[in-house]
Amino acid sequence: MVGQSTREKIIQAAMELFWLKGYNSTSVADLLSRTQLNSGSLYHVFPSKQDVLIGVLEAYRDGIGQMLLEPAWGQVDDPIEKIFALLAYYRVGIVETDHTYGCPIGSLALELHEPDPAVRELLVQNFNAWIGAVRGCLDAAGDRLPAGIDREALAEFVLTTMEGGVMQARTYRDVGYFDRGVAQLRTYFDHLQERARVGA
Amino acid sequence: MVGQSTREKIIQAAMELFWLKGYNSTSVADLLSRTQLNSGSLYHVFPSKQDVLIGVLEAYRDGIGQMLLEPAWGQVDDPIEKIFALLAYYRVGIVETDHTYGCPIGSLALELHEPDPAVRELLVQNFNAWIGAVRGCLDAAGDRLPAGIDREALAEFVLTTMEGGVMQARTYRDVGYFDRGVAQLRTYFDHLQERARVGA
DNA sequence: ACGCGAGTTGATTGATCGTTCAAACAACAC
DNA sequence: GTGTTGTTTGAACGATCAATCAACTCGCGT
Repeated sequence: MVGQSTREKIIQAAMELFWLKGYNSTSVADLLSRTQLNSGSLYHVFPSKQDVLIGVLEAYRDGIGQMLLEPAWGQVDDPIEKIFALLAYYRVGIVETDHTYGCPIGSLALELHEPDPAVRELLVQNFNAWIGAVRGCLDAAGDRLPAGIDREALAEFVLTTMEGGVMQARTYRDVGYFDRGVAQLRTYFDHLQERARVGA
Repeated sequence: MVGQSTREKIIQAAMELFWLKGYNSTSVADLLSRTQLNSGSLYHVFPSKQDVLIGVLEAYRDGIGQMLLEPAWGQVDDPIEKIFALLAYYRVGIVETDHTYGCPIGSLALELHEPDPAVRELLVQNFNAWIGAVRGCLDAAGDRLPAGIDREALAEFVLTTMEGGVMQARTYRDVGYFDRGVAQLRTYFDHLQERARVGA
């Protein structure tokens, strides 16, 4: 981690600060003091604050494997358990942040009310990557799920469960809200697998 | 609607602006120009901008019946259909706002990263009121749902489905994401009702 | 007519916002 | 040593932010 470029330093600081404080509440001055850089250096690399945001969203998109899936999945092999391992990984985030955790992408998606098209497109790409990863698990589950099922929609529903659970856990400062949501999803998955087994 | 008090004017404008632009991105100047008031009048009624937010959250909390439940439920009687009618009402919001709709409470819950205790408490009360309304429907559904089921958790899960669906529909600018989430929830409810019917 | 207090006016404050840019600096080529 | 190119410095800019307050208006009781 030696010889980190100016760009990398800023992206790294911005990922943390946008996550902790949000985009609007993070000032350029915050980024500068965190990175020990001067404003000129930042604006030499990024034309504007929004371009920092774009860099951050690209980093999340490109790093979903290394930053999220690999640590979440460890040595979990079963495709359906991978989905719940992913949710369990978010649970760790909630607990470790004293129940202030917010999904970095979800929070930005709700905070930015009139996002630039480039920003919105990157939010979409981030959601797509997440849904795609879950979708891959569902595909790998093969005939353990009912044949005619809409796997894409089910993957979206897993994202919904995560985002809704994170939002409530944070508002209530209580992981229980996340856990109970995941438990509902588990019941739903059990039902789907049972339906596939009896071939309904 | 004649003789509206200064306080009511501000709350009304703030409800709309916080919803459209978010709390941080709405300036006091925005509120003043919308209400045609001067800053002194606002600060005569509210000690600070945050107190306007508190007033807004109280208005949502106290108005959930008139503003949300009554219009959503119309003449729907069936308790389970009331739940889906509530979700259908949010769908109208999504479509009518050209897919930029965000739940006023959910958006604030994610935007405010270090909320004042009073603000957080009001977010909790708003979620409680919403969950409580759904919970009431589930209770009214009686033995159409499995006996041992955690109705509170199921009500929370309905909120999760709404918030997650709204977030995705807005990000993708596509109601389909909301619709498919609701469809998953419907499948889940069908399963629960079937389980209650056969008495599993 | 007069006084009183609730409510309003709007210019002004100091802080902070994102952004700029002339000047200085560093590394390499010739 | 001299020129060139890419990078960094940090004071400064205008805009905007939430908030203030002395002065003023106006309805009402007496």
